[in-house]
Amino acid sequence: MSLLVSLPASSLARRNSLLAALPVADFERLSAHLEPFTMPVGAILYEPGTRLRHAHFPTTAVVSLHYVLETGASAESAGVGFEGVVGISLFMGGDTTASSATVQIAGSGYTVDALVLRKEFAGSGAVQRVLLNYTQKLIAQMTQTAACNRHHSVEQQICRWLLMTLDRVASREIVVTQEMMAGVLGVRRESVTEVAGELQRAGVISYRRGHISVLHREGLNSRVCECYAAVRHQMPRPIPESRPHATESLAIN
Amino acid sequence: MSLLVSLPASSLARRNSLLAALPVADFERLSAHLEPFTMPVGAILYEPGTRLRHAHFPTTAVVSLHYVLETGASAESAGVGFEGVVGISLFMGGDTTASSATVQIAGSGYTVDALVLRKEFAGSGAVQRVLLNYTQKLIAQMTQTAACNRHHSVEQQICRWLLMTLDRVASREIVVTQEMMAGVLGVRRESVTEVAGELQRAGVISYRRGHISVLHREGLNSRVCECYAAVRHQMPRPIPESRPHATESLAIN
DNA sequence: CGGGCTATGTGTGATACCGAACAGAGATTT
DNA sequence: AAATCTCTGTTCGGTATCACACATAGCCCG
Repeated sequence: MSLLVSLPASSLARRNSLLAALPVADFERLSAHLEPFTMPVGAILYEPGTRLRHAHFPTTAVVSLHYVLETGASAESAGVGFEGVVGISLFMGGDTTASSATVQIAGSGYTVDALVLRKEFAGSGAVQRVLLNYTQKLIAQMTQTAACNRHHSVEQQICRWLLMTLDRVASREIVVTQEMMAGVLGVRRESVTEVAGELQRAGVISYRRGHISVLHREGLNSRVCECYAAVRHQMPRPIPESRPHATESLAIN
Repeated sequence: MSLLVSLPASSLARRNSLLAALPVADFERLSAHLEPFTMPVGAILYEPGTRLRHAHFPTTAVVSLHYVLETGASAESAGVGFEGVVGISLFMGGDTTASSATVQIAGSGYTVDALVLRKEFAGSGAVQRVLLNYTQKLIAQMTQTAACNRHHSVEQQICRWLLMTLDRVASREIVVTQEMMAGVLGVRRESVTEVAGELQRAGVISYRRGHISVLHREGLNSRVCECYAAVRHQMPRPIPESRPHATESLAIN
């Protein structure tokens, strides 16, 4: 960790797994075009119909890809954190999408211009391999989420979302309101309140306005559905927590 | 139509939209490796954990991509017909997937060896463009399906599935049992029976064991959710019906 | 420090969907 | 033609989730 600080700033970009997976030469070429960004909760990275001008490689931010229905209801198809990139349609072909991407957890990352990324994608086999490989994992995550939506309870889904988010934020506190969680999962806010209350009573989490702390990760593990483990297998090793607890390090499988 | 018959057999492969979208040179090169196949209902094109050895380009068959949960319950993430290809993970990177692909509607198509497809993908910009562009559409379809799963009624989903399948089979009769539909949509068979009964009473469809005939396409249109139209926009023009009806040709938006 | 905004808590029906069990009807085989 | 299998019809009760409505409480900001 202390090593990172002494390296050039752009090396922080390697906290994004995709950028980290690039061969040195490719990374160096690309890093000249990386712009650091920080995004507040709720920021919209893209909306349906708009033309994408940038791709975003999160490091600490977490972004939600979701589809908004005519009624205003929505459902997340996948989340993107340090393990991925937002804006795959840039290199996949279309330059617009039907879904939206909004910031779920405030944080930072790196932005790259659409044209630059397209060029890199076309010009380097390694860049292409890394990006396509990620896209494949994203698809798997979407499939899993769809099945989970259909068959699992709200409690299970909330546990899954908490665990997946934990793995992306390197902390045991998540800054999110119950209302936002409801929106992401496509359920009623009241359902979230109810489940959150139960989890708190059980000592698994504790929360206050807009903040959820996971006290007992194992408690989430025992309530979550299979979907978490399935998606987790394809993720890079989660960022270690800043202050690990004995119970939690055991909890990881 | 009559023209097609007089062309070399492999030209029938162009009934698959992706193959049809290839430049002549690429198609000719690839078509040397295309093997015709016919698949019965229920045939498994791939299962989780198995290594893919072929990609499948359907022409008249329809394949369902779905995820099977531990309980045996499943949910479709997308369907693939003449507009697509089964086995995208071949060129996307991993050579296995977590989901399954099974034949929903019996029919034919063309198979190509995994290695050949990978080589073509790497060697031709056009092949790559066509395949990635399709993958992008597939992702959009998955996202839509996830949202639909979450928010729309069983009736709406059944109507969506019928319409999407109609667009892929070039006929107004679909050979499928209610039990299969239930499996695909991840709902109970009884729910399908109930909806099917209502639709039949309303004169929209008529069915007998394992066969559903759509009598009034407009009836489906009026019951379906927005998700059908959204996915439809990204599809190539549906195969025209063999015997079009006045009401139906008007019904298409 | 008090006003106002936003997040959370709680209750009361309504209902869509589920789970299981079983009867009848249509196909297919012998 | 009988036996068998599979698909479809129907019932019952149970429950998770929804839709709406309103009370309370934490937080921010002037």
